[in-house]
Amino acid sequence: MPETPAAPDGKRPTLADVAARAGVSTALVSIVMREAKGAGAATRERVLQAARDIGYRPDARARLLRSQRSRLLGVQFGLQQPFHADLVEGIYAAAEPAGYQIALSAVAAGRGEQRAAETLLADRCEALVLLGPQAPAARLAELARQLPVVSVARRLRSPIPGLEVVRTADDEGARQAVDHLVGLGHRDIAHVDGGRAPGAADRRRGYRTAMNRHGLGEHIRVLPGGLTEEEGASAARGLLAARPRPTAVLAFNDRCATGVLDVFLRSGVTVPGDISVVGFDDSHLARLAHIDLTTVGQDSARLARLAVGRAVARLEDVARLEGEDAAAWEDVVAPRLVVRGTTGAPR
Amino acid sequence: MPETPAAPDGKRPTLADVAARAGVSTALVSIVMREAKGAGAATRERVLQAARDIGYRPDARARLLRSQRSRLLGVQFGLQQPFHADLVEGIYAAAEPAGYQIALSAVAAGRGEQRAAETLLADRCEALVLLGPQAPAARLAELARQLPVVSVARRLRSPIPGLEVVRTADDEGARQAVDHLVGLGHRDIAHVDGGRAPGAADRRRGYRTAMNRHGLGEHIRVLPGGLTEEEGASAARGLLAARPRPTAVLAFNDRCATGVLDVFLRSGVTVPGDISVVGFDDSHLARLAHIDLTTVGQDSARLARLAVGRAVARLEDVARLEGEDAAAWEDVVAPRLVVRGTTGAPR
DNA sequence: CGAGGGTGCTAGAACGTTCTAGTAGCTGAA
DNA sequence: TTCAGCTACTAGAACGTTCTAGCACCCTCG
Repeated sequence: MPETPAAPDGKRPTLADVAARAGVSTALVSIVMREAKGAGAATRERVLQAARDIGYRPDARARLLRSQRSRLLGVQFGLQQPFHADLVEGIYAAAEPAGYQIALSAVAAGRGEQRAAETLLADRCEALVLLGPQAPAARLAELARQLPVVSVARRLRSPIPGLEVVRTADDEGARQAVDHLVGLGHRDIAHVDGGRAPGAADRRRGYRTAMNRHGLGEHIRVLPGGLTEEEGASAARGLLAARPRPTAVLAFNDRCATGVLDVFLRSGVTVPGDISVVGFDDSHLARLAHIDLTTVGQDSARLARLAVGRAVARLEDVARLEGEDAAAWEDVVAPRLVVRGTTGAPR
Repeated sequence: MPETPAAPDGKRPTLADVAARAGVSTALVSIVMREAKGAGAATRERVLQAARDIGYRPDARARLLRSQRSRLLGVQFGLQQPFHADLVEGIYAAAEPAGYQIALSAVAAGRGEQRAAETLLADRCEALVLLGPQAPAARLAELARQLPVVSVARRLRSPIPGLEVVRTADDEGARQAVDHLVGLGHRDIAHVDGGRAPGAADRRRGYRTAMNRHGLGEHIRVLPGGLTEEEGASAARGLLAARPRPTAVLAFNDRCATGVLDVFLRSGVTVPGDISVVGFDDSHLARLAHIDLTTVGQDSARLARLAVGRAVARLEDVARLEGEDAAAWEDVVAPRLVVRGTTGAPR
């Protein structure tokens, strides 16, 4: 039977309540709760017991209010984006050992990025980690003027003071995919792109460059796509109608590739027999046995770790404020191709 | 060019800074910022201008600390569950007009429900909304003793004081699906279930009851499934091997149904020609043109609205603390069948 | 025996708000 | 004139923590 929370007057118990029960000062209770040094072993135990007895729980807001440092990292993410979920998971894991807490703020239908960032600022976060932000660079610059900001998976043309970037080498990923396909014997390789989505431009460029390098410039074919299954499917329908049909397709991401696959299957086009398909992200989707998608993997755990690392470094290491190494404003993580069952030699 | 945030000493501006600049007291600035009455029009404008000038932004923590009411709703959700994303979206939308803020806490790989709930409590939420909680009833009861708790999409065998439930009538949903299929002429209808997932037991029961009611008891066939594509796929492989093959399948949810569909397509079994498939949830997935899944829709917006409504009612309406209508501890929302392209008459 | 340096603890002032109880000035009625 | 009742405003005390001093004690060393 769990003990009754037992605040005498129905209010939530405070430091003072614990102090009174243990017969010590509030300051000492604070010391014990923070696991700071400066309390004797016996007293420490007595205080902890008292806290347990009355069901005391430190008030995070009051704590943050008082301490100069809030040790709070604000994370803005897209509620409907599975890849962001992976990143957030990694961020939780990375922030904890560094002694930071996470405040989440979602970007959703009726809730834009502006709004999401506002609430994080109001919550007194020390730094912001933005996942795939779509806001204009000027807006990011404005934020970066107020506190350290790390942008994940969104590339920026030029450095912005106070803003750092962590991203995957998207062009390199596209290159790996093309190399793989060419290695299998493919020549007519199409790309279903991601439009204006973060990373799309780089992947497009990487595809083009790689094709040219293999002397396949005349086979370059970019179809407008997007980040959802729907958009992949509609692009795939276009591909089926095209003559000659490509023998391989590189899709913008895994969801897009799934849409492509689905249309192919329904039309009796076998994969990889008739056409090979490559995705991007290595999300859970791709790993499912029945999809078994060859894809370019983004290392979400690594991206998360780097993002948190950068934010923390900016906060802790005051020295950097002066040295500010201009070259080190972005981390570019290498992608790695994961070969599964949707690619093979052309017939 | 946006104005410089311009805190003279590099710290974030406070009420006092605004007050000094506008030549009034901090209390008056507070009044203006809260849009409370008690300030003249001219002064109000002057204060607002001063606030804009120095880039003042109210400190949410300090505000919550002082005011007795925090007007903060804690929401615990599964980071990897798309349906929860829909619910959170609805919750944001419902909380705003009621004048409540949302604090998110994710359940993820290294972060259990216990942990997620702890941080919400520490953040001083006034009430908790738990999305599909898996914690044992005893744990929920313990939470409910401390503050109002609403459980969404998790049914409870018996009422727990302080805990309310908002859920879909899962059994009714399964019934609708079976009725639809029987109406089309199907008799041999299998069910790929969700194991111990929230709602799975009810859907199983609804399926069994409906089959019996149609005199199809001998055709009842429940295959162990789960909430992911993977599990749906593996159940589907089992179905293909079975003799006689069923002419229709009701899957636990849309993801599961997608897995079933995929295996069928790969094996040359046409849908709905050879076999009809029905999902559950009406998630984004089901609506995609190329999947076009007949499914039992859960009204996430409505569930969200009800959950927030209950939480708010508990907080605002003190009278209820006494009247406590025992009959009204749960809201059951009717599902509605959405007929799309994966169901048809059996051959 | 006194100086120096730990420990273990406490009083009281922050932190940035909101809230309570005012005060001052004006208007209008008795 | 006086007083009641408004409106516009302010001083100062909360809120629940952490932080800065500093006190009292016990060692150890010269």
